[in-house]
Amino acid sequence: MSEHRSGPVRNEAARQAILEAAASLFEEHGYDRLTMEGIAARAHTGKQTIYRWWRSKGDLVADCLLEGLILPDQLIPPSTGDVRADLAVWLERIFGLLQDSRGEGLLRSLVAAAAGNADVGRRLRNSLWANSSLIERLRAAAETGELPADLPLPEVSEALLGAVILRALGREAADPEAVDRLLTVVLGVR
Amino acid sequence: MSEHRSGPVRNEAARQAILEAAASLFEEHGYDRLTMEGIAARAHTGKQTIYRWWRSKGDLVADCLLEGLILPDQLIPPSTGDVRADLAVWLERIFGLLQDSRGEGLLRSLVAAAAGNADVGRRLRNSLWANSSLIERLRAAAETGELPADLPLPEVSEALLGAVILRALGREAADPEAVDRLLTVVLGVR
Amino acid sequence: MSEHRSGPVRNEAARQAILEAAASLFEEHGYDRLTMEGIAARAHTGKQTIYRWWRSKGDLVADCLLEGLILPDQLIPPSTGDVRADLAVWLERIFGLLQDSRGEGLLRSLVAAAAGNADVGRRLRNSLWANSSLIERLRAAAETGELPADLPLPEVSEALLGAVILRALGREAADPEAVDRLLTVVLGVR
Amino acid sequence: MSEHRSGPVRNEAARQAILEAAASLFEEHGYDRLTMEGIAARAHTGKQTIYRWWRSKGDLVADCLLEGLILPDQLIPPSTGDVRADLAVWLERIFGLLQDSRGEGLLRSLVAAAAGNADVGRRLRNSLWANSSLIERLRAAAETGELPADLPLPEVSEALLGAVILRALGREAADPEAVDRLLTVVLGVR
DNA sequence: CAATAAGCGAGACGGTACGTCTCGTCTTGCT
DNA sequence: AGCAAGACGAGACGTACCGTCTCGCTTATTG
Repeated sequence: MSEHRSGPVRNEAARQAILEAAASLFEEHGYDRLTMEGIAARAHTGKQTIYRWWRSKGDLVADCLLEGLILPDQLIPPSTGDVRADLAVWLERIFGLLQDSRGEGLLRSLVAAAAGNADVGRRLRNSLWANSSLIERLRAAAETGELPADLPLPEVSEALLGAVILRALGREAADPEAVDRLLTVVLGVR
Repeated sequence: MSEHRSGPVRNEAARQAILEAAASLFEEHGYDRLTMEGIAARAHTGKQTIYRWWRSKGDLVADCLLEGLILPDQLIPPSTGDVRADLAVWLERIFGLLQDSRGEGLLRSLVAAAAGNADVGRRLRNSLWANSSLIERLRAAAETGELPADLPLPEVSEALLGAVILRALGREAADPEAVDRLLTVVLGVR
Repeated sequence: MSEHRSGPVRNEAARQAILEAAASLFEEHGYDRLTMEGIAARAHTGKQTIYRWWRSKGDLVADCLLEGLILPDQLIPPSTGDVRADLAVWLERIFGLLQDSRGEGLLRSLVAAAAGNADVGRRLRNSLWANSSLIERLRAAAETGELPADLPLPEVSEALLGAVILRALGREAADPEAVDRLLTVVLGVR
Repeated sequence: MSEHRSGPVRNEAARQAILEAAASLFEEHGYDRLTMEGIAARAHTGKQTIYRWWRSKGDLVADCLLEGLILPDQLIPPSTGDVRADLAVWLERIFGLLQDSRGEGLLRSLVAAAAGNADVGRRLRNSLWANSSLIERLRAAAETGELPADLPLPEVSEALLGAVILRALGREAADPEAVDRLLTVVLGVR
């Protein structure tokens, strides 16, 4: 005597099509101009099928993040043995992304999505800075003694990424000197 | 033969009413649920009068910022002579603001506004971290020798505020220990 | 070698539950707001079980009629020996039904159902005026000589019921004088 | 000091376009398949412009009736001097209309619209039988003595039209003999 | 007495239309 | 000319049902 619920199960193809449609439209137009009707149309799906499984645009985008459909994997810092240099490269790469309007829009769309939806915020937090490759790189450096062992890595990560986001929101161009100064402040090494 | 147009000139009362209506609705409902229609109604104004002088909702909110109608001045750090303690108080005050849903929404609404509109972003940058009371406080500390004279204050400011915003976006509660660790990382004092 | 398929046969309980659910919802909300989903839910039935046996909402309502689940039997004219008086009573009773909103909706729902579905129309015709108790009453009167033997009863019936329906559609209140004039016109007696 | 309301007045072109779109779609597809979206599209109008002025599809169709955009004027009885013959021709013409599916649908759509909307019902009543050309024809006959002067014309009209509608709802074909019998019953002449 | 095939409840699916909301523009008449 | 009021075309929102389809039972007949 099971807990059995009769009836059809969720259609995985539809789920995938919706997530992919949402992700591609997100990258094309950004969060604000992302519409449920557009997603449904591109996914060849009824709108109701979206609303059946996600309560809002934000929820849907949050799932896209979880599935890795939105964020480029170029955000992994290099690992040459010199943290300071690796992080400088990483930061400049990110700032580079923000130069062209695609990347600029992507980051700001993510921020807007996170600002508008708690779930997106939390998931973004997990995938971007709480359990990120950045933290991994920092931990590796701490273990080799390159960084002080008692450096609180989450706060370092937050300070770095926070500064990046702030510059992006403020539409401030990033020069190598600024990157250098930021690293000096946060890593405490000259 | 003057350059002067005929007809009435801009109605200052209308301008003020619109800015105040926008600011109050912004604080009540946040950026997303702020509508041009609602602003016009509360300001007893025609919508066209808004569109005549501001190109978008974002522009309007940016002006509200400039006029100091939106951000509470509670964000000025105290000045007791102990930077570390002052900043700790300041950070905890901000995190406190983010606890209740009003302040939570306010910050995230500002972030969303900045993400969606370049002008808002730049103006927010100027009033919040580039020329802010935070920088003032840091400069004072640098002058008294409390902080190293060569500490790059803009980067310190960015790292601190950036971390705050990141925690807000990630819906992360802030505890005193985290504040302490953050200050340790950024100010480089234990 | 029988023609009999294997497998279970039609579930009579389900059939009954569906008809009853349809009839009760019809009386509660009228034809327009009658939904297949609502019927299925009230009958604890899958929608497919309805569609398996009826092609449309109209078909289903038509069957409800046939089973006598919808029309009250209060529509039988009295039989006191005085046709004119009996029909007057009958007409006023019907007009009375139409006064309160339940009966008003019922008749108009029937009309709407008939207008939208040929089968409903034909079945309604049979149960309401072609082989109705009204015709019975008229025939009895014709046999006793109260009415002319050559009076074409179907046309009399149509004229009377048609007038009733017209008044209902036109939202015209019915007064006893109007009933009297109608009977004068149709029965040809003063 | 007037009751003046500033702002633009109703756009007559839009009003006309909407009524014409509704009327044409009504004749093409009938009441049930008439959609607000279709009307808005054909009228090059926003849906809101329809809902601003009419509360429902029914209201809109009622106005189409008032404007004479829906009903063909073929419903005027001829006037040869012989009422009985004129009405026979008129009835047969109507029954003829009901033969082809366009007219069939039109009448039943009108009935459905009237059944579903009180306003449509009342307006249809006024334009179809309360102040109709049928009544005119009957009155003329009463004045020339062709019909008894005390014949209650509204009831005659109701009985005739009611019978027509009943046959239409019951999907009953009409033969000349039936028409004749109906006239005998209602006009009381042989 | 299995195999098999239909009935059944539940409910997901692709759709259509709904009625509402807001946008940014346009129009009107007052000041 | 500036303004308030507000109508307008546009189009996304989230909801309600439609009629079909798929699932995993259950159940009667038949080989």
